[in-house]
Amino acid sequence: MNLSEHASKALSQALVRSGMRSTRQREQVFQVLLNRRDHPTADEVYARTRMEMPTISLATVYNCLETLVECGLVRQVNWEREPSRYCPNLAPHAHFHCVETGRVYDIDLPSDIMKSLTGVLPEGFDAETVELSFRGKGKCPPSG
Amino acid sequence: MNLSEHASKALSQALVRSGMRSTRQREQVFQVLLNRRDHPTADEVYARTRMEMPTISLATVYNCLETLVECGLVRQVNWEREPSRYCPNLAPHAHFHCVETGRVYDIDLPSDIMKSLTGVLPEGFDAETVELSFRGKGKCPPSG
DNA sequence: TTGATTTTTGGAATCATTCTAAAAAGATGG
DNA sequence: CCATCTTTTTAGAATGATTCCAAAAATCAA
Repeated sequence: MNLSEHASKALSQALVRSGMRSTRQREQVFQVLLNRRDHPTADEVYARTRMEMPTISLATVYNCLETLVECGLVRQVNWEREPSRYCPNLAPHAHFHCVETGRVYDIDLPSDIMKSLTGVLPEGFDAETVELSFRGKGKCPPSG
Repeated sequence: MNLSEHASKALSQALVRSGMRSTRQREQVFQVLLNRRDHPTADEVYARTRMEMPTISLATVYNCLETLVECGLVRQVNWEREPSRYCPNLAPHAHFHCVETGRVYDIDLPSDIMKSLTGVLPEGFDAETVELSFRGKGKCPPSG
């Protein structure tokens, strides 16, 4: 499965906008993230990317992920001291970490909630980003 | 400056409740956290603790911090991939990370906001903990 | 005090991530 | 297409916060 016309354009545009080049590796890594939106770690992305591109190196996967985050196409999700996870969902959303399965779910954040969140900041604090994450028992542990 | 009567009681009670022992090291580390509520890292706690107890080891500081977190007296605050920070403020609150100074501020969270937060979770998700953090330019960078 | 259990300790080990420096690939201007 | 300049990739080494280890010390209960 290849990057859709649309995703491919979005990628090269975002790269060029940030003064970076479009490469096979970056396309492939982006593709992997779009294929399965299950918040993989860098290691998992590495494994999946190698299926299509067996010679890619782990360092490159880290580089590509960093690049994608920098040019705004991907969000890096950190939780406790666990390895970073990567998520191509750019809509404002929170994350739910299931303590039983380790799975991470995207939780939609209505814009009125977003507003009330930044409202808690006292005078003089100017938030660029807001991170909201939950930890607990999620949906149905056994299945997908 | 010694642990106040009250704090000392709270500590040993919390420890006993969790089946753990009260030790000089644990008291001292707790004390350090209470003295300056500026969200120190383990290294910083180590440095401060050694001023009163020069022979304590870094491993012990990590152990003590973990113990304090486990028995519910201290909150471990993680942000991006930076070293963990420790905070003895148990009231529900968010954290603001200043990108300019690296300083971390506690932000009070009104209970109605807390409620609306857990309200965003779909059926079947049961949150044990909620983490909210902001990143941006905070108050007056030079002083305080 | 005695013995059982927990804690402390210094140093080694772990492990995600970053760095390094050389090779490869992509862009640019003729 | 060629020469050149810049960016990217790559393998492996280095980093750094944290955890693990096994022995010594401290605490607890009887």
